[in-house]
Amino acid sequence: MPASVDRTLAALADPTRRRVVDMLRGGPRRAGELSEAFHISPPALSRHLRVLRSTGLVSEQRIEGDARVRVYQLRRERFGELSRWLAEVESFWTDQLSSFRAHAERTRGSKRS
Amino acid sequence: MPASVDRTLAALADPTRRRVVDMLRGGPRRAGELSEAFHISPPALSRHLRVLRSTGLVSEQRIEGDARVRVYQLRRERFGELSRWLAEVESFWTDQLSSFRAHAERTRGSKRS
DNA sequence: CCGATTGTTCACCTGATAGTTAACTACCTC
DNA sequence: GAGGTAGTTAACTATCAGGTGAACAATCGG
Repeated sequence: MPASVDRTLAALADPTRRRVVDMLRGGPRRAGELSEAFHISPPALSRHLRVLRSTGLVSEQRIEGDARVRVYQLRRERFGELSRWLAEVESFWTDQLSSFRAHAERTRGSKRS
Repeated sequence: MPASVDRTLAALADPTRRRVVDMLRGGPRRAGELSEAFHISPPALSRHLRVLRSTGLVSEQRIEGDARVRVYQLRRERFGELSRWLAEVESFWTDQLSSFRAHAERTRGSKRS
């Protein structure tokens, strides 16, 4: 399991951050929009965004026209890595060898290998 | 986002539990085997297994021949649900409409909708 | 400039959680 | 049934993460 997947799962462990991700699925959002939508204080949200950014799940962008505003959007890479790890786990059921091993373990009683 | 995905991610947030999952990919294991492998006390591991079980990520089985032993193995459902949620998130990049929205948001400057 | 806006960093508090040892339950073995 | 084994529950501790309000930095607008 890649270390980045560990960090990704840790980042997604928090409900607020998951809601941020879900909301960003609708397109980029400003920091303020998010803290408003979740009834959470700006500092709290700012730290969540920091975590998401440092994990690579979102990216921050300044916009033209107002340098105060920061817009966040989803980044693809980490989700892809997590997907691949999940697919590996799920191969437990689809992979012939894994299935065989599992069945063997399941039926051979208490003997250790 | 289904509530069960929330609980799944929370369960996978802990590094020890992720290692348990990775280890169970090799087939069912006894509780003792796991606590030994991770150099963790049996009580600590027992609680992790409890969490994984209550979340539905693993199942417990008694074996024939020795009623003291409990064997744990991965269950499929929660991983599937998580997979589906992830696929939804990733549709952000593959879905035409999402891509369009994202691009529109990205290029329209500071205007709120 | 001066006040309002946007967002972050700081200092602090509180609640949750993972780890430990000790005690308990259930079971096997002799 | 006495002793050992497998595992869980209980009680406690300590660390950590998330929430808040206050102060700060940068920018916009009159």
